[in-house]
Amino acid sequence: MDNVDIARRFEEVADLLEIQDESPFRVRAYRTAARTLASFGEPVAALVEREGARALTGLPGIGKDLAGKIVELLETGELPLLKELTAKIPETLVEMMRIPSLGPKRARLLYDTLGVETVDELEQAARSGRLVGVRGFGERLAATILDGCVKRRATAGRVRLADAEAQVEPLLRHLRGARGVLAVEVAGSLRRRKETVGDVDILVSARQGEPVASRLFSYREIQHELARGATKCSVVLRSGLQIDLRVVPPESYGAALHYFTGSKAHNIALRTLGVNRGLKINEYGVFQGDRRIAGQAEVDVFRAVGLPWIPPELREDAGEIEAAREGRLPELVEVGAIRGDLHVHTTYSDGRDELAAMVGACKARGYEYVAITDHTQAVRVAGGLDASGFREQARAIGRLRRTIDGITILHGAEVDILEDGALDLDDATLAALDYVVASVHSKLTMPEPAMTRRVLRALESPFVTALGHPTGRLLGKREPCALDLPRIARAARDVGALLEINAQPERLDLCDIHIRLSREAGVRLVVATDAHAVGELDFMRHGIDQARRGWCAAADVANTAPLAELLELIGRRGRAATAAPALRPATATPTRRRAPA
DNA sequence: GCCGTTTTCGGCCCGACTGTTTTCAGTCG
Repeated sequence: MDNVDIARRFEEVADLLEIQDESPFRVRAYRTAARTLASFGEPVAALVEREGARALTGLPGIGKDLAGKIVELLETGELPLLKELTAKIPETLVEMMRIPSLGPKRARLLYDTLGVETVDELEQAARSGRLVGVRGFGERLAATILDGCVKRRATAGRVRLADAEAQVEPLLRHLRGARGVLAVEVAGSLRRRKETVGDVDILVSARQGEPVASRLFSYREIQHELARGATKCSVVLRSGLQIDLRVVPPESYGAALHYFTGSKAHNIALRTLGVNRGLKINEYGVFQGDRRIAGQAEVDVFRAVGLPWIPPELREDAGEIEAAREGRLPELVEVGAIRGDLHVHTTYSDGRDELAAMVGACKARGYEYVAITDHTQAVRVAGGLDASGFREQARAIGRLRRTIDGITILHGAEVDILEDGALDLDDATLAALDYVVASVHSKLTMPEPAMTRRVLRALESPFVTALGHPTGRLLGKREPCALDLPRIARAARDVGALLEINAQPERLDLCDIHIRLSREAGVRLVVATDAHAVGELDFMRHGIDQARRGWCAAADVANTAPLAELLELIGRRGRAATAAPALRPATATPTRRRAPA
C-alpha cells in the first residue's frame, strides 16, 4: 500500500462522508490528508519505519486520528471506517456525484427517493422523466443531468491540456474583439498547466460585462449555454469542452486572476493566511474591513499576505506557500533554456521525417545538439533497427556531420527493455552510441515487483543514459504500469542515469508528482519530445510545463546544459572511456567543417 | 478531523448563479 493508495482511500472516505451529510470540515480533513499523502515524496511506510508512527503527525493536515488510520492501512491494508460507510450507502453514488449539477445532497436524495445507485440508472431515470417531481428537481435540472450522463460516457470527464489549449486559443482571440475588453487570460487548471483539464476558465478585464457575454455567445463553436449572468457565463463547445467566463473590472483583475487560477486548496490556504492578518481575500481584491488594499495585480495579493508571487504551476497547496515564505521557491525551468532534444525518431524506424530533416529542424530551433534515437528491433511495429542497421545509420550521421554545422548530432537509440530487463541491443553496439534511451514497450501489465526488477536491471547497464517514458502511461487510454518509482529514482541517481519527462501530449510521463519526487531524490531529469516528425519537436513546451509542475529549475534538467557539460554528465556512466571515439566527431568545433557561404 | 504568535475549544474561504421554491439550498470553482 503506497501513498497514492492511501490517498485514494481517504478521498473515498471524504466522498462518502459528504453524501452522508457529515461535517464539511471533517470531509475537508480527509481531502487535505489525501493531498498531503499523494504529493509526499517518500513512501509513508518508510517514514513510519524510520521515525515511528508519531512522525506522521508532523505532516500537514495529519493529526493523531488520521496517523492511526494510515498505520492501520499500512499494517492491514484495511480501513474499517470505509467498510462502515459503504455498508450504509453504495460506493457507486460517488460516481454519480461527479455528474455536473449533482452534488452530495442531490445524489443522496435521488438514492433515497428513487433508489438510483449508478450513473446508468441515473441516465435511465432522467430519460424516463422520473427525476421531475423529486423535490427540488424540475425539467431543466433533469435535462442538465441527462446531458451530463451522456457527456460523461463520451469523454470520461477530462481533456488533455494540449487539446483544450488548441480549442481555447481561437476563442481568446474572439473575445479580445469585444468592446471594452482590457485583458483576456486563461485561468484555472489550464493556467496551472495541469496535464488534463475538466473545463476552461477564462478571465476578462472590462468595465461592462454585457458586451463580453454577448461576444462569447456569438462564438460559432458554442453548442449550448449553461449559465448567463452579469459577470459569469458558462457554455459548452461543440467538442464537449466547457468554458467558464468571468468578467471583472481592472482594479480587481489581479485578485480575480489569482482566485480563478486556484487550485481551490491553494486559495483556501492563502485566504487563511489573510484571515490571520485580519484580511478578507476574494475575487475582487484584498480587503481590510471595507477598504480594498490590493487587487489590480496578482503579485499584490501575495504581497498582502507577506509572500512573493508563486508561479501558477506550483499552486496546489503542496508546500509552495511554505517554500515561498522561506524564500525556497525554485526558479522554474523555461522552454527557452532547452539546448537540445534528446529523444527523436527518423525514417530509420517509425519516424515520418528523414534524418537530415529532423536535424535541420532542430538546428532551426536554435538547438545546440540533438540525439537521434531510433527504435531497436523488438519494437517490430516501429521497424526497429538491429546492430547492422545502427552501423549504417552511424555512417549516415557521419556524412551529415560533415555537411551541417552549428549543431552537434549525438547518435543514439531508444533501446527496448525486454521482459527480463535485458536490453534489445548488444553491448558493443550500445558502446558505440553517444546516448541511449531505454524504454519499456511491451508487457506493460507485469506486477509491480517484476516490473521494478525489470527496469532496475536495465538501469544496471552502464550503456543506458536515460530511462524513457518511465511508466508507459497514455492519458485517458492506458494506466501507468506498476512501478516502484521512488526506488527507480534512487537507482537512477546512484548510477547517474537520467529520468525522462516525455513531452508527447498523451504521455507526459513522468507525471508531476513523480518528477518532484525524483528531483528531491537528486535525480537529473531530461525533457524530450520523442518526436516522430518535425512538427512534434514543438511538444517540448508540454514537457517543460510538466517539469515546472514538478518544481524543476533549469539545473534539474540535463538538456539545459551546454554540450560539453551534458557530455560530461552522461559520460559519468561506466562507458565514458569506450564511448569517447564515437563522440569525437560530434564535439568537433563547427569551424572545422563547412566554411560559411 | 485538524489546529493554535487571538485559541486545547471553537473555529475552519468566499461569492455567483441556477432552479426551484416563495426566501433559499445546492452546486461550482
